[in-house]
Amino acid sequence: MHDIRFIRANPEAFDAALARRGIEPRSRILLDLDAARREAVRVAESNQAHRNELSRDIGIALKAGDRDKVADLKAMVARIADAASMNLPDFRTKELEAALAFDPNILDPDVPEGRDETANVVLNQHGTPATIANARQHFELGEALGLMDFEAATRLSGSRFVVLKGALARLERALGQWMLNTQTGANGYTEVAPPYLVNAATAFGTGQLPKFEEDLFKTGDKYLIPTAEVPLTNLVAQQIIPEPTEPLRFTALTPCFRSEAGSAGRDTRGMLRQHQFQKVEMVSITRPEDSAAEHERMTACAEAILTELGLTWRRMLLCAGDTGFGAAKTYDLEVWLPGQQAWREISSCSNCHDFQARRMNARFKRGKDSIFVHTLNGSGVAVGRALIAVMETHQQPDGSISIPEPLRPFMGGIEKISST
RNA sequence: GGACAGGUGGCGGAGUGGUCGAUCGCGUCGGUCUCGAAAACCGAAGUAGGUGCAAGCCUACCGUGGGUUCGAAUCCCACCCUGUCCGCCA
Repeated sequence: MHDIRFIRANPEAFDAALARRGIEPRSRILLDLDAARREAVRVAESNQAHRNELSRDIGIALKAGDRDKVADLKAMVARIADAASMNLPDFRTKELEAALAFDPNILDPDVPEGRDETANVVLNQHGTPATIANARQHFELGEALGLMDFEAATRLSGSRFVVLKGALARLERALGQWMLNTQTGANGYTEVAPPYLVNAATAFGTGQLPKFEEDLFKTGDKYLIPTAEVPLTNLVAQQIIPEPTEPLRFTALTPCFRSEAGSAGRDTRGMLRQHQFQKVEMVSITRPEDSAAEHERMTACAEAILTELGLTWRRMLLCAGDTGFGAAKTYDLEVWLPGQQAWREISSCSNCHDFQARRMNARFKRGKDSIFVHTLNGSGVAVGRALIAVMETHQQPDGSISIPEPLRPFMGGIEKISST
């Protein structure tokens, strides 16, 4: 959410910022709405002031028993204004806020120009893409092992779900546990067990609403979280917190629910794109001057996970056209999938600056000023996709999967998953 | 789900139609006093919006949204939340 005062003062800069994302100029429309709103406020408030004054006089005249004067004053009040003009400011304000709610964040100067993912920039790479003879994809491996059942999931729920069994089910749990332990341990994040259903205000705060409602599952008046970013970031919503000289760091292992509207036909095989998956999420709340450094730190926390799992990965800086609605700057981590012979996103770490903080009114006090916090979020990392990457990367010629060292304590000590 | 009770400024707690943005206490900040501190005393202090170069002025805000009224923290309606009891339940 943008500060209308910023747009008022810098309309060209605002439009230029939108243009980087390929969006038509908006300042004219917004400023017209703003002007209409302020005019309505001016009129209504002066009417209000006048009425308040007359009402006070009525009270005084009433005490004095001057019935004629009371009648005169009441007649004057009746002439001031109709209800419509008194309600106009509210209407105009909502109009402006509704318009503002659809405008994406302003990009950080570091973000490269570009329309789509082809313009993303590789910043660094760990390992080299392996070519495995007769490499199989994760679903081929999983089904051959008899531990991954898409047909059962379809019967139970429909497309884009999976049933994991035995050692693969445990491997998923092991990944989640180990990642969460890593983030809460050396990386200093506070573990949170948040609700998986949130209200509309919460979904608005992080930017899922109003623009992306169709991407969410809804039950009753609540939304299923598409990521733990939503409840974790909103922990500071509507709050004035003490100045966070050290960033607040939250992490959670949660299921994530995504309707995948608009993804029909994409990644339909396997468990790459599901309606439900597990993810360890990291969220940081910082002062404005600390967010850039925190962004690097957070991304490094995610990278370390991939490295320790023995995966090949690279860090991408997303270009203007590929950076998400609420983000000012985003690093994607892509992991190499030997079975699929492709790089696939496994983590996304974003600095949202004060964009979400404005939407959810999250501030800290410094002297007499209340300052909007900066919010950051990153996957640390997506468990479902990590499972895929581990399977494809550590597959053996016989179709078994060797388990990365750090996960073995969580797997009852076994070193590989095989059908025998 | 049902029945009561209640939601007021950082906290506690008054206020049931007329200068109430709101008595008072605690806490906070500034000052006086003191070698220094405590105590005591004096004073300051909410948020948002509009307007103005500024000092300032104006408007709104007593859970949320409507309504009644010239005027609502106070009356009416709906909803949300909290507490207690009952029912149900992992």
